[in-house]
Amino acid sequence: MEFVDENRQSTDQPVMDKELVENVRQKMPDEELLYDLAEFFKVFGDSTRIKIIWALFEADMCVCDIAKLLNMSQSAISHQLRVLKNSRLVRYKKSGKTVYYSLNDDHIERIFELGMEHIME
Amino acid sequence: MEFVDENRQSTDQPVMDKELVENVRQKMPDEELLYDLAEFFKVFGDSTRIKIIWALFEADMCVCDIAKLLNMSQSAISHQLRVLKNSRLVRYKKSGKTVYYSLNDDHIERIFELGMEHIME
DNA sequence: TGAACATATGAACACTTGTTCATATGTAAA
DNA sequence: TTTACATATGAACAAGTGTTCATATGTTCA
Repeated sequence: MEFVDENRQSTDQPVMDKELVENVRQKMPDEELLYDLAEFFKVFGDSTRIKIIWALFEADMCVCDIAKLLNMSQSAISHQLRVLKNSRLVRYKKSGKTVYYSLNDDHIERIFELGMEHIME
Repeated sequence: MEFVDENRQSTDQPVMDKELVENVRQKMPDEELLYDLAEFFKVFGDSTRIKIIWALFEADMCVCDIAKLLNMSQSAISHQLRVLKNSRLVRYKKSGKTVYYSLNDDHIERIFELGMEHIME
């Protein structure tokens, strides 16, 4: 039909509603912002990190106790704590040889609640 | 990934505060639930899927228009829409040859807002 | 000082993931 | 039917990820 042909782009990609595409394009946030958002959620996309965060909901904990709690190696926990630290989700406080980690973000708990709601329904 | 040594002796791990570990352990949700939560957030951990979802905030769209909007192949978009569909985050409606996708979850927008707040601060 | 301990870190490896490519499926018009 | 089109899907591949292992760093105490 002519209608469809008129809405064809010069590229090889077909388009149903060119005007809609342009409207939505203008409302999209910057590429970089959306990338950062994905990077942020990526941190929650691993069950070990989820477990660490949940543990820290309950109490500040040192590395070895988290490792004991989750029955994982100290090294694995330390690596993951670094990821959480780099995302500014946890902070740490040194006390002698021990390093205590705690949550450093007010949004996590609500985000987890919403995620749980989705899973449950 | 996730090749955990099941035979690891839990007693060979040092512990700072055994009582705390046990207390936290009892408050932890089921392993499966935490795994599902990680799987849920994993869906948000890719910028293509983030972009698709953000586009669907603005309007229901067909596959080819999303592909055009994001300047990606139809196949790549279709693959990612399947991931979103499997997570019950989007639904679709067929109209002739065209398939229109729309958001199917009330939590996403709030989750994105909270994520944005974290990034901005 | 040196031993013991708690944590951090780099490399290696197996597993995972997102895209492309080719093709299949399904729909509507000619 | 045949053709064109919109979408879905499987295989393959490169890039990414989480854990282990070995070791380094840093702290406390004898």
